[in-house]
Amino acid sequence: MATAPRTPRLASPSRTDDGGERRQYFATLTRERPDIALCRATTVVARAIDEELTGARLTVAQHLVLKMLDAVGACSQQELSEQLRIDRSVMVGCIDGLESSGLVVRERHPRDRRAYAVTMTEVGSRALAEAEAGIAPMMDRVFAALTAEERDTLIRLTRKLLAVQPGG
Amino acid sequence: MATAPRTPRLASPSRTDDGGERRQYFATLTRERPDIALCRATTVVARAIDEELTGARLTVAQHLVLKMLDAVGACSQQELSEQLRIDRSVMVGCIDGLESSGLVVRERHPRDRRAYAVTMTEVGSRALAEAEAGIAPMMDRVFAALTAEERDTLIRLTRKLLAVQPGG
DNA sequence: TTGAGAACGTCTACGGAAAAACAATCTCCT
DNA sequence: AGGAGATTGTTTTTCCGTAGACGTTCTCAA
Repeated sequence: MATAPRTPRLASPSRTDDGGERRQYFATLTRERPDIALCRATTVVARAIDEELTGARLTVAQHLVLKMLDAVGACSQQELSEQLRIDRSVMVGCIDGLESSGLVVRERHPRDRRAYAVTMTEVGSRALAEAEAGIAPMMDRVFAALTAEERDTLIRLTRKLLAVQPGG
Repeated sequence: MATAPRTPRLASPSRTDDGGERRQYFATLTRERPDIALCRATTVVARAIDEELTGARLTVAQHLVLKMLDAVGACSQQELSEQLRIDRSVMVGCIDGLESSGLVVRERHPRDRRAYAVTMTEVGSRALAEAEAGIAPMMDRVFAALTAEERDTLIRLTRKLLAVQPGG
């Protein structure tokens, strides 16, 4: 799959000599374009996490929902959407899955009949504890290229980028 | 659009007191989950760039293609795909757009009739120069939350994450 | 009390990226 | 020379996230 190409592909028919830059241009690009580096790094991380999650019963979004419910108590879907940065329309299916698995229930809010009070069940609480136990090792694998200090730095910088948004 | 909510939404019907954590949970989350922080930061950056590019004649991908052609000379679509981390099937439409605008031409490779030799035209060269002039100011605006040094650090860390991939 | 406007949850439509399938062509091995 | 397998570009399909519209319900003001 990741085999190195056996032969040089294209002998620069229209410009100067090749010089090896051709097959390492990505390095040049990411050196001067932080946006591209950030975007591509996210793709790599997301792909690695998806791979780690093959066969898992919880998606990343569902895990985050349980995590937030555990931290702050029952929430409306709106609150979950805002804090987890997941669109409302996506949150619907996310909660659907959790509810059909019995990990949460949609109770009606006593004072606002528009909103639900998404509440974690005992089953959900146990599922969260189980999933949570696997997170730290997974992060260690996914971010293995970074030292603990570098990981903290990355968190600090990304949070700084996020702080420009309201509620960041 | 980004108006602050006027009233507390849900008075924690099933757990302990609220305590303000409810409306700032995102900060807590990103503090311990580098993957989420990275992913959400990318979304913010991508959105900011999309906003900057309203009315632009070049997409980000098309700009990168021109940039690479300028740096290394004529390329096959495969080479562009690999180095820019853009899927082959996406590259097709990307080059289609550039070609219909006259910025590149698809010449046949002399020794491999499967591949094209995507070549930048004079018009493309001028379009690249024009677009390139706007990049630095745009990056300054998009990454305004970071100092130049922090930006370099971010690049270094993301490149380290990317280095685990072949060809990174 | 009544009406205008906003918020919540839901559904649908659109667009962009990844995966799979395909024809044409190339490479390598015998 | 010939045939199996890989590679290039393309099309098609699928999936995910976003945006928009909608009904219900709430809030606020008259």
